[in-house]
Amino acid sequence: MTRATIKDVSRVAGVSIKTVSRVLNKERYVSDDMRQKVEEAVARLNYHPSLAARTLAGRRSFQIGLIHDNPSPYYIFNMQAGVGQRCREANFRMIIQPCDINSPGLVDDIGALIDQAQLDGIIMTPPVTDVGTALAELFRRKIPVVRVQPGTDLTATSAVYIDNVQAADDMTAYLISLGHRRIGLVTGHANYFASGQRLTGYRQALQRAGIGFDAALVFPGQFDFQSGAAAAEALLALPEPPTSIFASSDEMAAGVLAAAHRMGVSVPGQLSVAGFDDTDLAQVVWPSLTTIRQPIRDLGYAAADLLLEFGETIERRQLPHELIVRGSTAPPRPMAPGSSPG
Amino acid sequence: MTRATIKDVSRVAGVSIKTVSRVLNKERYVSDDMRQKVEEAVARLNYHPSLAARTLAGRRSFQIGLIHDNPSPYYIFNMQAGVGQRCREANFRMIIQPCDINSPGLVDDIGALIDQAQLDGIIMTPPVTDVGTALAELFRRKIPVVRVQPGTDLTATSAVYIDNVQAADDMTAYLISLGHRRIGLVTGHANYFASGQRLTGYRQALQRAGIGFDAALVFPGQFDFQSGAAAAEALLALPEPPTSIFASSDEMAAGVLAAAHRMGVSVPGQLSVAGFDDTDLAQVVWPSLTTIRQPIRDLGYAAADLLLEFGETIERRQLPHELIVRGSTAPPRPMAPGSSPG
DNA sequence: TTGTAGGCGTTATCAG
DNA sequence: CTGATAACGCCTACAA
Repeated sequence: MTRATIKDVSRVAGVSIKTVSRVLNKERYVSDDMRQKVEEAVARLNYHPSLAARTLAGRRSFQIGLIHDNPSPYYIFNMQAGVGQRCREANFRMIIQPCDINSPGLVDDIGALIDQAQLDGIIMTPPVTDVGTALAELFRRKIPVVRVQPGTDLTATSAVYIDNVQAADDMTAYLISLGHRRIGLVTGHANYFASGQRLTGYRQALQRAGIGFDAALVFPGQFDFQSGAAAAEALLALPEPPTSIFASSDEMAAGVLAAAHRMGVSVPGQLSVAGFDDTDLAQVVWPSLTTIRQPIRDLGYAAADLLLEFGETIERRQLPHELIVRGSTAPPRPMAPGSSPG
Repeated sequence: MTRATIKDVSRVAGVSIKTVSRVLNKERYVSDDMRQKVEEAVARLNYHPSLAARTLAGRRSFQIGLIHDNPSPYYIFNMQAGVGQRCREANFRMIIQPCDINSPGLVDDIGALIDQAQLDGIIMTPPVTDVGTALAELFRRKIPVVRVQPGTDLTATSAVYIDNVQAADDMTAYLISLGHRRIGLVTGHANYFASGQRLTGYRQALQRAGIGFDAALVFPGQFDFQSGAAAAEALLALPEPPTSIFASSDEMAAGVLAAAHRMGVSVPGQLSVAGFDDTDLAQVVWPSLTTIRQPIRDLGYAAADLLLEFGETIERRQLPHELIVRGSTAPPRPMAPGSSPG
């Protein structure tokens, strides 16, 4: 019992191979009569066309690649879920390719992937999106590319993104509206342009509110729990500690919470903590964390849509973000600007 | 500038196509002289063989499938990382196929995947591992299968697993050694055999310690945060609440922690909480949670090894688990059996 | 140890 | 609208 081929189908249906192919590929110029015969035969034989043969003979492979160098399981999972869903609907296959942006073999790896699998398109997530040599390789091969949240060469490829500057501005403005004047910021990993964008939004909101920027309140993080905790320890040990800390990711926000707890600082009584949800993590484990919700899965949908519908055409799509206030929204007790919490 | 083919390589190297093929496939009977010429040509042309052509002409596709219906990002991420790593080393491609075990199309979807991509093998994770109809389809196609933590038909396919019974026993015994006599258990989702196995281990340890089993202390969960919190609320509201709660997953343990906190029960002063780490989540966000560490990534390595090295041969491999006590290990203050915490 | 012929299952081209 | 036939790039058999 070997697999059914297009030949078997044509025999059973009593038509030529080419006609079967036409039906399969939804080409025009097929009579309903023929179409029906073919469809019956396909169903009866439980026939599935060989992707390998299709790829070899045709111009398309029905496969796209998702290239990432991102250590966050939640990010990757949601990205895959979004892109994968669209691929399934379009009868495409998604090939996952993790990579290492510091590896000297990066460009070769990407080239090999495209060559071997004859990919029809590529989706990239930060920070690979901003590696010039990798981008150059893709351009050389003239393969359609959609980048998620690219930081550089914004007009070079199709892209999907949210407005990080505005999102960080929103959160900062919200904290200011609660009465905060000294707001700490834990920035993200330097590899990610989003980190700088969020810093910009933070400064922007401060300036609009007439609050001076204090570099001492900005602490570098790496997007992970540890660095969030370290940042909070440093910030809370300042002579004039912040009354609120805005972490550029939720894992760091969790670190801030843990450190505050360890140091006996009550949240939100003495300290308000805010995060930036790349990951849906807050929904799962910190249901009370106020956060910017960035719809990673939606970014995946949008990226796949751009790739599958528009192909070579360069297209751009911005998605909305949401400021989500979860759990207690009670502001910390009001305090005079510059005073430290009790 | 079109892609290089094997023909181009043979021309540049000045040898026959077949000789190139031999070198590429590491066959014997090639002189070093030829080999070197070919390798040079390959490098110079930056040649990568077409997977489609290889698959079509040969017997193998160099692709394996990873089939899962599992909502845990951390589990999936680590599984993919493990399997993906091995695939890369062996020059195989990994195709991810999420599925829905309740979908009527499940069997057809799996069949279509195997047919279309001509997969060389399949790795499955729970709970798809235990869907009889899906397994039957795989057997019918005689495709090599490795299952991770299968609950049924244990000898039907290759498999990798940890001893869930022993792991739960270890944790329960540890809690008993701290002085606990009333230990709550939050079980896992009924779809997963591991849930039942962990219950068995729990009962086993109780019995060995001469502690009677109290069904009121066992509460059903779904492996997620919400059900962990709900379980803790119910357990802590008992007339004689437990002094310790063992949750069958770390997400549920987090829920337990959150509920305890909300109810004003101090941890670990009045309540010890333990988890079961399917997900590495504890490492990231609850560095102080005591947990059973289950090496998901290692399970991925082992599963891929079995598939790639042994193929059709049925092979079984058990991996060790670890009881990890993180953060404060101070036992809750000792109390008479049956007494409730202050 | 090396080379030649044929075919894998599909799509593209070009006649009917 | 439908049908022959030649690719597609590689591997398997067989021959030298």
